[in-house]
Amino acid sequence: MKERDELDRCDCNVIHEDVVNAVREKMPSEENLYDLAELFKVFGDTTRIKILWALAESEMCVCDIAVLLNMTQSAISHQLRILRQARLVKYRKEGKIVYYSLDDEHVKHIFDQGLIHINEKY
Amino acid sequence: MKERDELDRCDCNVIHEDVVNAVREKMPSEENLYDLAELFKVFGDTTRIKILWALAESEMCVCDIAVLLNMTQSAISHQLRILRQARLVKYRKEGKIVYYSLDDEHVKHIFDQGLIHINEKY
DNA sequence: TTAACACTTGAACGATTATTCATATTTGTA
DNA sequence: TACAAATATGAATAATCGTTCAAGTGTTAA
Repeated sequence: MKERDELDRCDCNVIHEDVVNAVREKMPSEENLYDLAELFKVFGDTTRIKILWALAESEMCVCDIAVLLNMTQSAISHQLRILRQARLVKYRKEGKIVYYSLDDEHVKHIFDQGLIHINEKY
Repeated sequence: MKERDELDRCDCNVIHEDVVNAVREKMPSEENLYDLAELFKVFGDTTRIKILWALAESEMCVCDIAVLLNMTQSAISHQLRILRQARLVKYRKEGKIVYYSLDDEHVKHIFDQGLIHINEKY
């Protein structure tokens, strides 16, 4: 049974079984919730937030970003890989130089929602 | 000098100094960027995402959440503390039982923006 | 007042992660 | 061809983080 399975792990009694069942039915798939957490995890680092914010302002090469943030080029490059994998940034090559920019407008919208929350509370 | 400071850390030459300076002027304060990253960090965990999603559906007590997510009540309680500190959830006590709910509507809006990004790309 | 229950909390452990360092790759140039 | 510049990458290290375990509150009920 489903219920018995859960009681193995949970060290307390079900208090509102009806609520639990109702919520369970409306929960998105495990995969969707995982993807969502993975996306926000990418936003959950100061360096990456700074990079995204900078790219929201202007296309920049790796070296520019490193100078702007006062960090090594290697550190920036590692973070850009993560941002690329999350499809948050895209790049174009021009000779030796690689220019990065935001992949879409979603980044700004996600920022906006985050800022609304931060600024509303004292 | 500002410039010399940065070159100490960055192991490459400034390529587009004008771009760097323009972006630097528009960057929000270090504190704002830090707060934003901290907020998204809270969203960057599957357990917390599940809790928030559940609470978006209905007010629930700690035990209910533990049963729903098939986790120990202690693990849930630890995560609820983080969500409380981020002002994402609030609670009310009724005897022994503590009921948690979303602190405001921002959570749903942040979810929505995240989902838009995930669902648009294949 | 004793016991049971709902929940919280602190310490410990294992896993994940950001940065550094050294090295590799690619491209332009002498 | 050899070299320097811009970027990428793999391994190592230190720090952070989620869960577990054990012990602690606080509340209800016997």
